[in-house]
Amino acid sequence: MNKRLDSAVSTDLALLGFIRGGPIHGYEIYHLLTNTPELKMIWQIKQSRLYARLDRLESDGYLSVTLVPQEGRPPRKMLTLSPAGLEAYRAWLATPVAQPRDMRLAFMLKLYFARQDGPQTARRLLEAQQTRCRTWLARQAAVDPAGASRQSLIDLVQTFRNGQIHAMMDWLDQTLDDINEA
Amino acid sequence: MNKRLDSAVSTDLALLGFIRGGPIHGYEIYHLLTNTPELKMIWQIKQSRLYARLDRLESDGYLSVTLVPQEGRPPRKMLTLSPAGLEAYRAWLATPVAQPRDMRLAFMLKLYFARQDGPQTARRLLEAQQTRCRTWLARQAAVDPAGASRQSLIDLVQTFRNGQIHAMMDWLDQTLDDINEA
DNA sequence: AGAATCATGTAAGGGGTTACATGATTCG
DNA sequence: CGAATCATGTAACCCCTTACATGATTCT
Repeated sequence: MNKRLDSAVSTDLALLGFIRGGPIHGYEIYHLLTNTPELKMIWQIKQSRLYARLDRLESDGYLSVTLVPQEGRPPRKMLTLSPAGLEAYRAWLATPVAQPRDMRLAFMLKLYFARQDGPQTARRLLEAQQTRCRTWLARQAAVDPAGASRQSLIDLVQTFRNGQIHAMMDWLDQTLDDINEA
Repeated sequence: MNKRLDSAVSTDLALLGFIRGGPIHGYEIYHLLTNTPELKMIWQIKQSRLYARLDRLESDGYLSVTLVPQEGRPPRKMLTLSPAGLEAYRAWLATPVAQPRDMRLAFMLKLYFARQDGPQTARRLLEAQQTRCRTWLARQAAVDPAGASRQSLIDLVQTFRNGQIHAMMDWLDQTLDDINEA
């Protein structure tokens, strides 16, 4: 009867990506998020929320904390991935987003880390998302077997959604091509 | 220091559209939302949230309430638009959505009511949204003056967003054409 | 006889934002 | 000398979801 949402469904697990490379503290993650242009354009997270999410990831067992005292400052809480955290991060990175609306934020975060990992990881993510896009289209088609009676709002909405998904697929294709050519 | 969000920024004002045609009670609105296929596919609102939103619209002065007793049932709270409510509804319907992400839900709700009002209203809404789409593209271009250095994630994200907006504009064009032909 | 409908909600809890706190240090 | 940086958060508030309440009536 635990109503807490699984961390896996939100963008929380993206934070594990910052910790993956070794111990780091919350403020440094915040600094990265607000000073790296590509991250800033994708995700604007509030400082208070960042710390809350990191607390959650710790209580979920995804990371461990070591306090490092400092002179005249609060001690740094150095964060390290636990084995479960590393596994959760890898699974998150390999999993395409489930809904079209998650492409704007969650998928771009995945791509940010996948590109850091190398072209092979990025390629796998993009291909997995292509497959997911095809299931979205299939689901749409199942709702709209007749088609082209453009009088009803149902058809308009479906045509809109189809167009959005097709634009996503075109972009995925092109991004994959760019990776393969480089 | 009131932190309450203005009703105008969310989908709340769409509810005024159901009340616009004369007195109606909350349950009947809920019934419409869950039994009209095009509405159901656009907006799934929880019953408890619907009642809370209607309370809010009342306290904001957008509608007035008359209790109508019944035998063996809770009395119906018949809702009627106040002059301010009618004005807010008209302004909401005439205003395009401000963000691309609002096209999926908020814009489709506007279109639902605009179409009920007649082709002229629908046409005006679609054209206003076209204009707004052009400002989105202009904003994108301002961030990306050079372009086509497809190495950076910034460029990838911008290309993605551009593609989404262009797909929206194609759909707006086609939907307008369909209205003008009919 | 049991389930769904009618018509209103309430209670508990999750999660987010905004604003502020702290106290030394470094930048302009 | 004032402002920003460093590094942690807390408090208050808002919104949304999930689950449940009520009590008669109508459908299967």
